[in-house]
Amino acid sequence: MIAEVIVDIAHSDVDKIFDYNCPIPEVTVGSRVVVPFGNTKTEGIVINVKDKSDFPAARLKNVLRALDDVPAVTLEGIELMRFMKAKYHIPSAAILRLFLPTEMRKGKVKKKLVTYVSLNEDIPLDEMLSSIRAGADNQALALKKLYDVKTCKIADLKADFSNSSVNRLIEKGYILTSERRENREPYKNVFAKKNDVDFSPAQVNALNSVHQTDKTVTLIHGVTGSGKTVVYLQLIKDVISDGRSAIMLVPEISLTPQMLSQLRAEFGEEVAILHSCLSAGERFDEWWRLRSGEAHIAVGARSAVFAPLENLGLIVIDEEHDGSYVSESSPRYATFDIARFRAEFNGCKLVLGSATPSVETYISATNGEFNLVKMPDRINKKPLPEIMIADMRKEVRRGNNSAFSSALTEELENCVKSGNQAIIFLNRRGYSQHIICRECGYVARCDNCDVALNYHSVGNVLKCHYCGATYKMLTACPDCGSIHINYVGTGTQKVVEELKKLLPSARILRMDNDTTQTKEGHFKILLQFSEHKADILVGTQMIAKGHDFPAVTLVGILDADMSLFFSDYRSGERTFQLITQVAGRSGRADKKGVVVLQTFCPDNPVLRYAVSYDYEGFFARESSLRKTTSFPPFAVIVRVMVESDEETSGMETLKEVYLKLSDLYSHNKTAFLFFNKMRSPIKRLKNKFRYQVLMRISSSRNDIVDKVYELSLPCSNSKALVYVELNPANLS
DNA sequence: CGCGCGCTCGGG
DNA sequence: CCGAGCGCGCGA
Repeated sequence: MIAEVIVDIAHSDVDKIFDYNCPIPEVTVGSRVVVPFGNTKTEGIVINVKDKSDFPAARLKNVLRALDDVPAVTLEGIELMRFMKAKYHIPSAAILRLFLPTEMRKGKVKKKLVTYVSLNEDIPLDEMLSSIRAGADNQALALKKLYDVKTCKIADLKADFSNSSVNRLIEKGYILTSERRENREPYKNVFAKKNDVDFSPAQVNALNSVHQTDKTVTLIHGVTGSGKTVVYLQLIKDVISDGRSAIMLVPEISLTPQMLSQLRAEFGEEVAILHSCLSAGERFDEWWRLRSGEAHIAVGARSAVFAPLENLGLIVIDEEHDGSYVSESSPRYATFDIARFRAEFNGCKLVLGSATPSVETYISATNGEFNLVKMPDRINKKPLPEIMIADMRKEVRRGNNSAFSSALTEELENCVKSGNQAIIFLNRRGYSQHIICRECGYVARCDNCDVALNYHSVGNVLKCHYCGATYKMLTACPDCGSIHINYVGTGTQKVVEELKKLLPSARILRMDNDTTQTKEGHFKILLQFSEHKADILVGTQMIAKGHDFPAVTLVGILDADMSLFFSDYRSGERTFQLITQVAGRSGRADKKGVVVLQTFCPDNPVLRYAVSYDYEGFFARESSLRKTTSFPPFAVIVRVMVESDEETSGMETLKEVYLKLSDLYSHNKTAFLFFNKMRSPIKRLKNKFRYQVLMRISSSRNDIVDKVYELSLPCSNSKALVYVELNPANLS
């Protein structure tokens, strides 16, 4: 038998199929094997078996051994690898690595063995007890305990009766040890909490719609609190009772114990968690529980879309719009693409859920490509919290230079006085460097692209990240003449200090990257807040999603504009999503909620739509904007990056790339909406020189995008790295 | 990716 | 003439 093997070396030079002679009959498609490679051994995955090789038989080497009893990669996985290779041009080995827990490679983690102890039954208990010398009470007690419980973990026995006593008994041969395999259980302490299931008409409608549609993808567009989770749970229940399996994806940060406890309550041991928070061993065990068919439901963030489940019946992507579903660094992939492939491969449904779907998704949902279900009302018919706009221009004119408007100050006082809680949200997405007039709200924009310009302190200029145009830094606002045109938002720490002065008696918690270095830091702060050990929580992005604080009646959004003018074609969408999401934290239980949104541009249409919760209105405007300006999904933004340690070799490689792409461009001018080479907006990042060729290509010309990959990637060399990004999240 | 081959350069 | 250094291509 001949095995086609992909060796576990993620490098384009060895990104090919190697034939090996395979004397091991157990080896099949998907098996992990060890093979001789060059003058070393390496791990690899068998992607095909056949009778005969085109390669000279004399030069074929043998597969040395198989690494697992069961093929680690499924047949579907192999097909998915081919799909991803064609779509993303990633080396096969890099794709296969996504399918396996990293711990599995080079045998880093083993199945966990736990040592158990039991009495030696060949010796009567009395004899053992009488032979123990007087005073060694622990030994006697340990024997009696073991006589009662028959067997227990050695660690427990040692904890109760001291290490040395137990060791002594083992030496004497009175107690025997044995090893058992055991699964590590993450989130063991998450208690099962069963919810009453009482479907609302909207939920019943959503369930029926998913079941009845002949389309693969369904978008559930439901406002926060409309009860989407209950729908997901029921859908999962349906496929499980049908003997199939399911994947439930949640955004990176919102994998809260809340969602887990609901799944655990419903499905118990059927659920496996795949998440970066888990220890290596836990992840390894959870992965095997899925692969072996012990568990049928995978829950996790982005990478859980690769869960090794067979016979998939459903994939759910909750909070579909969330940025964490797109991988930003190599290997770059979009979770949705993978999920859709798997759904089609398995003939099952893919359900997307969001209160604020991404524009791309909603276009597909309204043009008939996806099935669309709306859940427009909150489950308890409670109104969404009222959003008030605080015009910061007026505050500045009035001489208020603090971070808090008078409206927010007043609401904060009321809120704390009445014993409720408040959240202060700082909008810090990356750091936007736009120029805004603090008196009239004017924002500097590019003449060609209509996106906000970015301020660059080097050279004191304004730059457009989409076309590279450079403008002189303004000294005064061209609209109103004010000189207050540079605006930098305040940090969490400064906000906390101001708050303390404003409300000396309030208990304040801060949550940002500084205060949450550890993974539990997150939960600790959120737990403290939910137990009402503080009145006000101040934080950035990370407090925006997925947490339910019933006592919160006020949300303050400082600098709502910060994300509005981020140099990204999605900045409007991101801002709308953020505001909706943060506002949803207010008034979740029986108390009415209020939101105060502070901005220098109260007339901005995105903000206006957000305060009235008008997604449809926002969408109509945004999608027509994308169409007229040729931004995704009507075009694809392609950026070829060249990164190098040295300036000259970077330049040389850029020239080489540019030459090849120019040729492609000149022969296919109609497919290109924009084409230019330039220095990357941030010339040096992490000590690398960066250059780029930026393009916008008509979305119907995937063939051209493929050509860009094919022409650019081979330009990579030892001095300079070349990679391609599609619709990059930021252009710095 | 990691190795070895072979070419080249420099020192003696 | 020989040894060290690096670039290139191979690996089944």
